[in-house]
Amino acid sequence: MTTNSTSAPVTTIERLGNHVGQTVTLQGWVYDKSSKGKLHFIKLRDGTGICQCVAFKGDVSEELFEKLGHLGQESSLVLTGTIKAEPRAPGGYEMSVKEGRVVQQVEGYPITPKEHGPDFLLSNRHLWLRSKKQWALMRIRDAVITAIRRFYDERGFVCIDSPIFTPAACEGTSTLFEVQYFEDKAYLTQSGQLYAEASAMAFGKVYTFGPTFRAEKSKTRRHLTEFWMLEPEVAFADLDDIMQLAEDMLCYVVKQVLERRKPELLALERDLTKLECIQAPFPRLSYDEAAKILAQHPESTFKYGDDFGAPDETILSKMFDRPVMVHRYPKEVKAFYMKRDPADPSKALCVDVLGPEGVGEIIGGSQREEDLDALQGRIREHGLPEEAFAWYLDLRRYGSVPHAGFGLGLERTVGWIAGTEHVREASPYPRMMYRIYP
RNA sequence: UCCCCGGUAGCUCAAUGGUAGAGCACCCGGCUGUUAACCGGGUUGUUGUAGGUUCGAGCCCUACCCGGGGAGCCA
Repeated sequence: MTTNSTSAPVTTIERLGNHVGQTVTLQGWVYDKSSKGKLHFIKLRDGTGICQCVAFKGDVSEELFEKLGHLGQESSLVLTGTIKAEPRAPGGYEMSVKEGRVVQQVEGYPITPKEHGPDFLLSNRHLWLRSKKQWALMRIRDAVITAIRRFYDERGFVCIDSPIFTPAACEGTSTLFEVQYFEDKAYLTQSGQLYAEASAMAFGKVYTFGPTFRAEKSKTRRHLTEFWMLEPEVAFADLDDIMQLAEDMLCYVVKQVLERRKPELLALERDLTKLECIQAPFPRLSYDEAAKILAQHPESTFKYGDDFGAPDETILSKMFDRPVMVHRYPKEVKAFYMKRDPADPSKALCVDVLGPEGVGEIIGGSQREEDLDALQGRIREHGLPEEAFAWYLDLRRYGSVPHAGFGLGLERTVGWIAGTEHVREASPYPRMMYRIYP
């Protein structure tokens, strides 16, 4: 067993640029290895990046050289050596190994550098996360989350999270997951919005950001049964205000990701020009304007008055190089809490933001009905249990004000920015209709 | 819930109704600059499950199981 006799400082691969010419220690896992006679090339992965470590026979002990030659993928090890700039090495830096210690030698790691199918990879999600592209994706997801929180913090919003256990349906439409709550039934939340409205009346500008659940049997690349949703809610705001907010936020988030995660985007072979053009102003279409476009489109089966289907959204989003905001849908296809447009009471004051490149809806929002009588009537029309909404109606009894907000689907947004085909890859441990392992 | 596609070695896939195959992975040997290395040798099977048709089924038929894509619904 080789031990570190030197006291070389431990560092990480992302900081190697500060250590050129120095002897340092890296701790990580074998990402890939190839040997050529009297030298081993070990691509070491430490969570912050990948560094090629070269061990020449003669530079290290016989025992270590032999051990390094038998390392399987994902063997864990600690290596000490000198760092040099090396154009032949991926990443630009390379370690000349002097000493090392194998923490665990591994055989038979399931995910090889070759091709694998989605079923196999999803069953091995706990290991798949170590792969380069999944690693890049999760780092982009992290940057999106951080950017969102920064954005709202800078604008004076307060994060007030909504509960995950709820006593009843929020909107009365989606199928919910039912859980046993002591002696009673409860449901996993499908949206934190109603609570965000209450929070907004207490704090002015708020957002809630957490997991939401839909028990719908959706099997498409846009659907998860568990996904994270960001929901800002603003007192004294109208539809135009939150459309502006959504536009500002998306521009900010994309800019931050471009600044902080460019290597990760490139690792995913993302076309950066598609992100660089995400600039205000975004195109805005009324439902009526969008309906006219679809009526003239040969591939659309859209009928006026219907909600847009997924193919219709794709047609609309492909017309623009940035997100398109479609507003003022017919009230019949939208939720009970949305305020009517005073200029046309058949329409709701709402907006859907459709991501570009055919990714579909990433944001849905609205101005909320603040009038007590109107809202009560709406709850009855929809056949919702009034008792369950008593607290929600209180918000219209005690200092009701115009207010508005929206919900953003995190995984769809990450998938769009990262350019992935499926939302499931934008979630670290995706939950889908037929998949709850690992 | 509905429509379409698929299930063969650890992985990715091939195999007119007629002996179950390849590449990769893995193991052994060789090589001082590999980037999915290369060269030589070797190991790898309840063809998703259960029936049926047939002299003979991985292939045809029925049912079921598992997964993928899409519709609806939504973010």
